[in-house]
Amino acid sequence: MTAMPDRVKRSSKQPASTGDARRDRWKQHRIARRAEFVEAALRALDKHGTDFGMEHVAAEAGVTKPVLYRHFTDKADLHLALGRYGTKILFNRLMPALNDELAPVPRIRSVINAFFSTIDEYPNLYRLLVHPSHSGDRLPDSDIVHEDKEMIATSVTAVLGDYMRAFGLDSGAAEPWAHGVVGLVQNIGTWWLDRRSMGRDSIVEYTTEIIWGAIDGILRQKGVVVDPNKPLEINKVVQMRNVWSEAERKATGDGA
Amino acid sequence: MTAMPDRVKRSSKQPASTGDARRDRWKQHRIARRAEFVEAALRALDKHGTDFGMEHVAAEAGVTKPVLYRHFTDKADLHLALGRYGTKILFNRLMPALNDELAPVPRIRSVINAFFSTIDEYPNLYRLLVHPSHSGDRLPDSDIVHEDKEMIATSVTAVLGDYMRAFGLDSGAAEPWAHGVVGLVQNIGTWWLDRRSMGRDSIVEYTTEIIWGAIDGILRQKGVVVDPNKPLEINKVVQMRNVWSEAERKATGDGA
DNA sequence: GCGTAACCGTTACCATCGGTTACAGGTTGT
DNA sequence: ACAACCTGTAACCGATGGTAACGGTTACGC
Repeated sequence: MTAMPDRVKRSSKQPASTGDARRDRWKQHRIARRAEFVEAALRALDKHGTDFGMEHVAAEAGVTKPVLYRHFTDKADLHLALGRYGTKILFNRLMPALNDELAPVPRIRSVINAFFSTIDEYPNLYRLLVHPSHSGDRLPDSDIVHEDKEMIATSVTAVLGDYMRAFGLDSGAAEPWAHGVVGLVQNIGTWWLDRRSMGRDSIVEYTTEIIWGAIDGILRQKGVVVDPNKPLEINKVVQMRNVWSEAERKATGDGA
Repeated sequence: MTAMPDRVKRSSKQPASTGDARRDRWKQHRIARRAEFVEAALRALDKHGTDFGMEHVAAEAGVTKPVLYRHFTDKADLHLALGRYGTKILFNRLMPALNDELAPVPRIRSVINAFFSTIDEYPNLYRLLVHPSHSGDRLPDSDIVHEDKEMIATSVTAVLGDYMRAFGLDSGAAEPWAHGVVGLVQNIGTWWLDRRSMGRDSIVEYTTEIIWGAIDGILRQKGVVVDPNKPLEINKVVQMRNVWSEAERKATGDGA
C-alpha cells in the first residue's frame, strides 16, 4: 500500500554528487525488505520443507512473485541469502567457543556443542544448506552456498595448518584434513537430526572424542604428546577473527 | 522395431500356476532393458552433467520419453537404479580390500585406495549420488539412494562395533563414528574431485593417516595400544560378507 | 489362424514452477 | 507538475517431469 517506508531515522544526510535525499533512505529500506523476505522464506521452509517454491515465499510475505523478484535476482540469490543468514548464526556461536582459550578437549567440545545446538535449533535451515545441489536443477547452478561451507573448512584449514607447522608437521595435509573433519561433523549432524537416537550431550561427547582422538593419534605417531586438559601456548585467535570479519562482510553487505 | 526380444536362453520353463510361457521371458527382457537405460543415463550424465533431463536419457537410448517411463516409474526410480549401479561397483572394489587380512594401516589404505580409485573413475556418477536432494525438487523426495550410503555406514558400524566390543569399549559410539568416518571420506572425496590439487596417492595417504590416527588415538586414550603394522587376530570378514550379499540382492533383484 | 498379451514406438499434450512483461498506482523532493 | 523511486497485480513464457492416446509387431495358446 504505502510505497515509501515509514520514515527511517536519518540523523545526517549528505547530499552526494547527484544528491537525492531519497536515495539512501530507499537503500536502507531495501535492506530491511530483503531481511523481511528471508524471514518469510524461513517460514516457508518450515511449512513446506526444503523444496519450497518462490510462490510460497511470496505468499508468506504477503505479496506476489514479481515483488520478490525485485529483491532477489534468482532463487539461487534467495538461497544465498539464507545461506548467509545461517552462516552468520553459526559463526556467531562458533567463534566465542573457538576463541575461548581452554585446553584442547574442552575447547573442541565447546565448538562441537555450539554446532549441535545450532543445528538443533534450526534443523530445516541446516538441512537446506547442507544440500549441495539444490537451488533448482535447471539454473546455472551457482552453488554459492557451498562457498560458505567452504569458508568454514578454510578457517579450520588455517588453524590446523598453523598448528601443524608449529609442530613441524607436513602442513600439506591440513586442507584435506580440514575438509575431512568438516565432513565428519556434518555427516554426524545430519545423521543425528534424522534419527535423534541419542541426546545432544551424548552426540557432542562422541564427536569430541573422535576428533580429539584423531588429533592426538596423529600427533603421537609424529612423536608429539599433548595434554588434552592443558591449554596450548599458541593461539590463533587473530586468524579466526579475520575469517569472521570476512563472513560479517558477506552477511551484511549484500549488494543486490 | 522388433517387439519380442532375441530368443533368450531358456533351458527349462516351468508352467507356473497361471502358467504363461511368455511371462518369464519378458521378465528377463525387462531387466536387460532397464540396464540398457541405466547405461544411457550414464552417458547422459557425462554429457549433460548431474542435472540431465529424462529426454536426454531417452534420446541417448535412442527412444522417446514414454518408452523410458515404461521401465522407470519416476526420475527417482532411474536415480535409484543409478545408485544401485554405483553402489555395486563401489562394493565390488571395497570388499576385497576389506577382507584382505592385512595389518590395520595397510588395510585401511587399501580400502581408501579402492574408494578413491572408484570415484576417480566415475566422478560424475559419484557427484550425482552424493547429492542428497537430487531427483527433482517436486516429487515425493523418495531419497532412497541415500539408503545405499546408509548401508555403507551400517557396515562400517558393524565392523567398528564389533572391534569396540572386542576391546571392551562403549559400542554406543560405533554408529555416530561410522557416520562420521563416512562423512569424512566422502567430503574429502568431493573436495579432491573438485580440486585435484594433489595426486591420488597423496590423498589416499593423508586420508589413511587421519583415520588410523583417530582409531589409534581413541584406543590409546582407552589404554589399548595396537601395532599398526601387525594384523589383528579378530576377523569380521563374515559380517562383511553378509552385508555384501545384501547389497548384491538389492543391486540385481530390482523388481519394478 | 485368430485372439490376446505382452512388448515396441510415436506425437501431442498437461502441470508445475522458475522467471518475466506489462500495466497501474503511490509518495516525496525539486 | 514532474521525475524518480518505490508499491503492487494479472497474465504470460519456457523448460521439464510426466501422461494419454494411438498404432504396430511378435509369439504363445487355443
